[in-house]
Formats: sequence, structure tokens, C-alpha cells
Amino acid sequence: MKEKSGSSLARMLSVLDLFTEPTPLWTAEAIIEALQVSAPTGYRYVKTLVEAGLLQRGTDAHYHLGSRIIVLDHCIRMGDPVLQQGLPFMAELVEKTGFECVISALYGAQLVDTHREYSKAPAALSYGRGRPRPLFLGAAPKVILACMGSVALRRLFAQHEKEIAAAGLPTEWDAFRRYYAAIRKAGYYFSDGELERTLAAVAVPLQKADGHVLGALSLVTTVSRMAMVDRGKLTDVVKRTAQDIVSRIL
Amino acid sequence: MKEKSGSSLARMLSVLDLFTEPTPLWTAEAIIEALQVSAPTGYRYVKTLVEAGLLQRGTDAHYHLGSRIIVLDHCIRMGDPVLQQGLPFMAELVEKTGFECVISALYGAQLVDTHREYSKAPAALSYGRGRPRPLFLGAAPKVILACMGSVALRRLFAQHEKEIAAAGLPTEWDAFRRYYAAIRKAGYYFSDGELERTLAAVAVPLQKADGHVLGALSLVTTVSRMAMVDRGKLTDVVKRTAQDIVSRIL
DNA sequence: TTGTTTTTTGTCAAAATATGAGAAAAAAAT
DNA sequence: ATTTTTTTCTCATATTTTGACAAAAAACAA
Repeated sequence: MKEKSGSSLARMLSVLDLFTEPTPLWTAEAIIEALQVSAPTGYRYVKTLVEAGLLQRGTDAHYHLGSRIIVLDHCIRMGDPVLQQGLPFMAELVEKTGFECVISALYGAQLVDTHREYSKAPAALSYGRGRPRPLFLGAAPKVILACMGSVALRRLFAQHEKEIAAAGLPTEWDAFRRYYAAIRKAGYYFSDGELERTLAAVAVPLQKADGHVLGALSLVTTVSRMAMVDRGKLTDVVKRTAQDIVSRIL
Repeated sequence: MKEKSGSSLARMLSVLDLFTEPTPLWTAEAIIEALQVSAPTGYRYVKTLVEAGLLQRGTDAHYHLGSRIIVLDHCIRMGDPVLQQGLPFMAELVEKTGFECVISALYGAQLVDTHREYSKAPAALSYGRGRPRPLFLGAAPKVILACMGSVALRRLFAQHEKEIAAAGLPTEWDAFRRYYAAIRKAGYYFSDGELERTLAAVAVPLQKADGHVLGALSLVTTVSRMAMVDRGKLTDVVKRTAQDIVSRIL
């Protein structure tokens, strides 16, 4: 974290990198120390970010992420057609199945859940909206990657060698490709304790007619509850819901 | 929107101002036009913001807000002790009352709902997490302002003359102060169709022992449903829940 | 209150780098 | 394949950022 950014702009934005879940509070002094800039510069950065609403001064000279981010997140939610159309369907799925329903999407090279609809008996998912998820573990990323073009997939393959190996996926491109091709053909993926040992999920892609994949729709529950259900029927319901959602988009 | 920011940093961040709910999609060209900068500069701003994850390139050369914002929002939610402690209590309140439960907080001079716990029969609230709310209308902001120190309140009074008048509040400082003092003394505020004609709410402050106000806890429902309940009992329940929540903080 | 320390903001010259014009490259579109 | 558009590159110039130092403001102590 000590690279000279070269660009002032990027250096200032790198202040935001400091604010993470384990360390959400930073003093001006600590920021200055972390960025290795002089005091006036550090204070200028902070001031600029505060003026933009991205940072905010809390009690006792500690800064934290600002309300602007909440507002921007709201803007994302309101502008995302998948969420706009999908929300009621998700609630319906939860109602019908008693499981939790999740929509996930690939943002850049990052997979995040964009909404979770909880059931009455939540399966205590530790991942939630906004928490970055592994790219190669779990049902949602698998169906999404499976529907990507092979150029894009190849790029991911090249950039994430280690994670792929760690996830136990094929480390040869050809086998890797075929692994995902099979998922694509099936049109769904069923994971059993893959991302978290106690949880199981079925995911299907949210795919437009032109093949472009918008995200994934998943139902999640505990491994034991999942063991009771008719997977074929469950998959059908999820698939049909995904159809309903995408058909309303655009 | 054409002020010369003076600072490159601020000017670059002003790109984010463009991305609002009605206009969530911007082309590079439009950004360049809006900021009145040269093409290379515009592309540089966008590139920097994309690299920071704040912006993202969508289909057909349109940019939109990036996933980083979702992640940062997640960070805020996880770091907010009010939410961390309050969520289960909110669910319980919804369960008990059938109404919707909201936690709101003042961020800078902006009031936003930080969480909404929906009931089975949602009252169709148009405000939601992240949507900025009026400062002088509605139950939540009123109890929050009522608990602020008089210096801070006076500053708000000076800065929002028009809104205050528009909301029908006293335009004299002394009367204004007394209006909020009364709310503070009552320890709750009941609003009936104040923010939205069909909705009613009761809000209580989330106030720490030292008097510092962390936000507001509200129950919201339709005016007609609210007409049926015993306000005294309802207020007691909300007050007690607020106590429970703040007592767990720090 | 007053004095003392710490935090934050000015001032300013030197240095860095952001900027725009124009060209070139890469993508899209035809 | 060719045209058009979008995006990046190069580079000289000038604007800004930067840090040392100083001054002011705020927090803290007595």
C-alpha cells in the first residue's frame, strides 16, 4: 500500500482505500501517516473528500465514510433495472420456498450481492449486499461466469490463477472452459456447502435474449433443509422466475 | 453547475455529482461537456474514477456508479453501531406492531434513513435507505433536531430559513427553539400525514446517556391504520425499544 | 479564567503534474 | 475493407499541488 500513485487524483482517492470494515475510523494524523504525505496535503485531501460527502468527521476527530455514499448507493439501487424488476419476484420466491433469495452481479472483476431477500428463518448468511464474494466459489458466480463470453472468461482465467487453483477448479484453460460450459448447458448450478459449509444454494443466470448476462438469481438455505427438497422442482421455479424478471427488462 | 472548482481534485470528484437518480448513465462525451474540460482531461477523470471503482463502464460506452460504492456502503452498515445493535430490535417491533420500522440519522446537514424494516403489508414508503429527506418535515428529523444542542440547532436555523418557513415552522429563533424544546421534553413526536399525506409515524430519539443523539427510531404506517392504535402504548413500546438499543451501544 | 499542548489552516517558492492541442491508435460502425 | 467515432498518446506550457514553516484555532489542563 505504499506505491507512489504518480497522480494526485489517484492518490487522493486512495484515502478511501483506508476505510474498510475492520478499520472504519481514521484520524487525520493516521491518514497522513498511511499516505506518506505532508500534513497540509493530508488535511487538504480530507477536506476535499469531506466536501464531496465521501468522508465525514465524527466525534473526537475521527473520520468515517460519509452519507454521500449511502445516497449514491441508493442511486445505484434505483437505477438498476434488475433490482427494480426483481424485487417483487424475490419476495414471492421467499414466500413460496421459505428460503432466502439473492441477486448477485459481476461488477468489473468483483462479484457482489446486490440484494438479499430474507426469509422468516434466515439461514444466517455472512455475505450480504456489498460484501465482495469469491469469484470461483458458490453458485451465483458460477452461473454468471458460465454465461460469459469466452474472451472475458479467458481474461479472468489468466488473472486469477491462484484463486482458481485454491477453489479446486481446473487449472488448464481447456478443462476450465469445459467446466463452465457444462454449467451453462445445464442452465443452473447447485452448490452444497461450497461457499459456507452449512449452506446450500441453487443459482440460475439472469440472461437477456442477446446472451448478455445481467447477474444471478439464487435461493439459499441450510444444507439440511436443502436435502429435503425436490431439486428439479426447485430449479424449475427459480428458472421460471429468472425468466419473468429478465423478460421485464428493457 | 459551471463553477470553476479551482482544485483538480474537487473538479474530478464533481463528476460524481452528475450521477443522480434521474440520470444514472453518462457517456464520456457528456461528462466532458458537463465539466467543460478537454477530452483528454475528461477521459483521465473517468479513468481514475473507474480505477477507484467509483465509476464503471456499462454497455455501449455508458458509465454508471461502480460497485465500490456498494462495498463502501456495506462498510458503513457494518461499522454503524446503531444498525448493528438495532436490527434485531427493529424486526421485533415490526413483528409486534405490523408497522414499518425505520432508523434515521443526521449525516452532516442531511437526514437519511439508514435502515428500513418492512412489514408484510408495506405502507409503500417512497423514502428509503439513502434517499435524502427533508430536515424539517416528518417525525424522525424532528426528534433528532429536538435533541441537538442549541448551538447546532441555531446553525441549522440560520442555514435553512426557507425550508423552515416552507415547513410551516416558527421563523423566529425563539419560537423555533421552544417548538423543538417541547418535542424534546415529550421524548417523542407523532406525525400524521406530515411528510406524506397518507402516512403517519411516531419517532423517538436514540440518545446516549451523555445526551448525544445517534438518530431516530420510528414506526410508520398509514394514517388510517394509525388511527386505530393506542398512541400511548405505541409510544411506550418504541421508547422502550430505543432504550434497549442505545443501552447496548458502547 | 489562563497557559500549554495539539490539531488544523495559512503563506509561499519550488517542483510536480494536470492540462489542452493535436496526432495517433483503437474501436465501432458501415 | 473503409469510414467514422471514440479513446489514448505525446509533449510543451502553465497551472496546481506540494511541503517547510508559521500562524491560527481548537482542545486540554490547571
